[in-house]
Amino acid sequence: MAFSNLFEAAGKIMSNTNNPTESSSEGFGFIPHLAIDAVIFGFHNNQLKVLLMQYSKTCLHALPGGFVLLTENLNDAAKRVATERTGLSNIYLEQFYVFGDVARHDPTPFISFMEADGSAHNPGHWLLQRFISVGYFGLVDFTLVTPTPDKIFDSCDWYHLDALPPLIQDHTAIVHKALQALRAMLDDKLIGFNLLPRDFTMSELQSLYETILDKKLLRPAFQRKMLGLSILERVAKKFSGGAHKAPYLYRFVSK
Amino acid sequence: MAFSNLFEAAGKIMSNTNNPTESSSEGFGFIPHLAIDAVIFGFHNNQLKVLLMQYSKTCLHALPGGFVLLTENLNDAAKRVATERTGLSNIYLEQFYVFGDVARHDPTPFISFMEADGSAHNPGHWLLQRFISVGYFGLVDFTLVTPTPDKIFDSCDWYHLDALPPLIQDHTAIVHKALQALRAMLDDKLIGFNLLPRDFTMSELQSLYETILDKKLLRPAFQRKMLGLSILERVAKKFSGGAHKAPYLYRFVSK
DNA sequence: TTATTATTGTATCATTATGTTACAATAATA
DNA sequence: TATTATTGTAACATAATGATACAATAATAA
Repeated sequence: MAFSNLFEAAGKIMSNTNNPTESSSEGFGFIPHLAIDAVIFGFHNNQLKVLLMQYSKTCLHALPGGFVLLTENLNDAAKRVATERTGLSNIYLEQFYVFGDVARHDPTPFISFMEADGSAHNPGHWLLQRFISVGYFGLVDFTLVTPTPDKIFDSCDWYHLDALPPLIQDHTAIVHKALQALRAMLDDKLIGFNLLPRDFTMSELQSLYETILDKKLLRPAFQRKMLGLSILERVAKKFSGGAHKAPYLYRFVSK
Repeated sequence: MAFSNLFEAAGKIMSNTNNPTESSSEGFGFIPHLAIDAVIFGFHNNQLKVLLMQYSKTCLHALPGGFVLLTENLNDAAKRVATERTGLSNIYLEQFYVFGDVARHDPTPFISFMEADGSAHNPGHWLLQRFISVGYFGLVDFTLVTPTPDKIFDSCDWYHLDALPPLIQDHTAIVHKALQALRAMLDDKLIGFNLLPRDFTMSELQSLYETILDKKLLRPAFQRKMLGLSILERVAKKFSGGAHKAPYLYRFVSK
């Protein structure tokens, strides 16, 4: 159960190379110095949430992440990470930035893990080296996700974007940059629908947009705009809401 | 003058590690498997141009590129590459995509270089391994650039975007993705000015926009829009143009 | 059964932005 | 001094967006 053992085990599963050593990620089948960090967004109770991992012994929080196998497409590695943490395939994923400053290198969290785990930490361990990380954001239907822990982090859960715990390294900055990227694309690429269930009301959609853009929108203008794009199919009415007219349910259909 | 020697020399200059070997890029001080490709755009004669390298012995063309030193910021490495190829510092640079498919791996050009260079090519040479490449585009004032060759490629020159020679690996696709990214940002980020000299006429600016967006724009609307942004300072008149009213020169000023 | 309530869908008008045409101003040339 | 081509901008038309208003209608309560 020592940390290095976990990694060795993981390495043996994933690697086809011989001679794995603690100080070489290639020995574990990974491209060295290269990581993936995934900012998985969900929408629940009119709030944006992100999936975060935690290693309970140290209480440290981090983004879901992983490494790229020597013979794996970069985007496939991101897909793999996102799928493993959510239980979903076909996740909408987008590269948004590569974090490559030397200053982001901070091995102390991993040293803490290894010490908390009782294993003497090898200062040459590949996990402690500098990493350049490709940032992806993912948009998922909150209701379909099964948050699933890691080989490193033993818990995985949703956190409200406005109340994130302190995160390791530069992960807080990564989350904010992901949100910026999502905002910038929202109108151009019409990707917001990936955060909603298949059927949704217009006010749910508007509430999503307002939350992402962090500003109030005018209801009639929003509805007119959305319907004018002819990307929405009116499905049925949603009854039993409250003491008022029942809203229609809409479904996203590509033009 | 053999290829591997060039690299060994380069490696010795740039690396602080001991024990350099041909099969390890870390031996040369670089992060292995990670490259940078730079799409440097210029604007000349109402045409978009890109800087391309050539290794004359093989006639192969490629994008300017480079590798990331073990203790260098990723963005600094891109800056270094762009600066070395243009002679300019303070180049507007933007990450636009990471090219990480396994299928892009194609060592044949580098094998050709090594063979053309007369050195027996070592099949384990680090240059022949798979690379994940971070794509940057750069916007420069064509008139200020001094195209400068590489340690690998012995020529560097401008090529009209619509008449690119065949490029190695997936570099043609990288150029087109860069252009897409530039287009998408043009209105939001007002970065077009980086492609013009300090002072320019309105019709030069419009011509630039038309070339990048690949569509005609209406002159009065374009002028009204640009002036309305209040990012342009009217500097002077440009005389001796032709048999017509002299246009004003404008200069970009941040708001 | 009927009034009340809150929310929805959309019409309407106001305002702003953009598309389009037109024309006077003016450097260089003939 | 007339001609030419291009510039700067006015003027109008059209489209997009901002803002207000109101009828329609599910659920609840009287």
